[in-house]
Amino acid sequence: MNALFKNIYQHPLLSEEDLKAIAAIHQQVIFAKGDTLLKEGRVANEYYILENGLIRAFVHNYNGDEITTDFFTDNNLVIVPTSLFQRSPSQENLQALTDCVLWKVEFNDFQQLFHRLPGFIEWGRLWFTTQLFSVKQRSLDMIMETATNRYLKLLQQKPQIIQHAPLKQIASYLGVTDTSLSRIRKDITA
Amino acid sequence: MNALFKNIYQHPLLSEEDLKAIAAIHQQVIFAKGDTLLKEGRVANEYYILENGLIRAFVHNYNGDEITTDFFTDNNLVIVPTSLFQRSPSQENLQALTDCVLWKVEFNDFQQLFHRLPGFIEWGRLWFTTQLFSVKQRSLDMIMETATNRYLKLLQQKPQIIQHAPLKQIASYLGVTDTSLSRIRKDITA
DNA sequence: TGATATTCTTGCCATTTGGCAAGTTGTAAA
DNA sequence: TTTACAACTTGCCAAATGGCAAGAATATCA
Repeated sequence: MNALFKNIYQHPLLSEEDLKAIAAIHQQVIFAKGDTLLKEGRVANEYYILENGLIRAFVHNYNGDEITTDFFTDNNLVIVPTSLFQRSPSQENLQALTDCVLWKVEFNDFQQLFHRLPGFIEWGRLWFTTQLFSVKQRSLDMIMETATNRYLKLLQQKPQIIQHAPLKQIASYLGVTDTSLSRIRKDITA
Repeated sequence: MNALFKNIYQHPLLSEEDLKAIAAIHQQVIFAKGDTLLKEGRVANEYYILENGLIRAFVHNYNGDEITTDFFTDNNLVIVPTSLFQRSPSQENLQALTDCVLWKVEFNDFQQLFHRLPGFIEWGRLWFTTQLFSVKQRSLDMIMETATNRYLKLLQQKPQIIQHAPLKQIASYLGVTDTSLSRIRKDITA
């Protein structure tokens, strides 16, 4: 458990003692495959650290179809920042694709500790910076990479997805139809 | 000038006094059309508030072609967060598309004040939250919207772009070729 | 195990977008 | 004003992707 937190909350300004205080606001929770962690329309009041499992975020488009916006794997921070920090209804849903072991952090507990530890603040800013970068990279990939390359990249980064996420969910994440992704897979194997 | 800062640094926890202190770390700078504010490979040591003008961010792809990643207009915060906060070389370039009036903030000045004012910290987190949301929205638009709709949306949000950014730059931002965007424009007018 | 629903693949064809090249328009400097 | 260069448009055809529907494979649950 300590290794998990040390891995996530890495920052030069965070001491051992700080880490202990941070670890103390985490509480283990279990979700079963198919469970919903956050439903659109509700205000998120917590974030999670995913110790083990696979989770996806999705929204609905005009037709009511689901569009997968993110996949979370081991050691990822599972969060809907807009809802948690603006205290506003979430547009995104969080759903467990496998049984999951997570560590939950309540907003109030986080908020208090956050403002007490300058290192925590710095860590948070770096976390946002990293997030921003990777989301921008995703936009860039949509522009610069072919659908096939986007798929290969995703495989490399999160291979677990293949085993647990149905093709349709992966396809919507990559911005192609399930039909196209099926053909892409065929071409790759050939 | 005060109105500009009040508009940008809006947060319930920021008092008049706080705002004065924040305003004090800003210094006016002028850039001429075509000037480079930040060149790829360099470490950003400042961010800007754009009082007046148009700026774009771009990267280079494998072929050396420019891909526009962002447009900044009046009242926008012009920043490359990864470079500024991770103190790492920027992959992005910042270029003035028109003459620009900006207010520069040096990293060190920002950093000191940031940690002194809890309201500033909260403001910063909300700023990141908003950014994350809009960048995610951009990815979603790449998936859910047609090229034509993406163009119409951009027009609505930043109409200044049309007058000052050449078609090729807008096209790469939208993820289409300049040929296609030219046809899209034609279809819209018809 | 058997029945049912979901997931995945594939063929056919339509639509969208790209690539290239020629020509036109617009702009800026000599 | 002339020249040169960049910006934009357009025609022709190729490539990528989508839409639909049928069928095969797989998962799920009583």
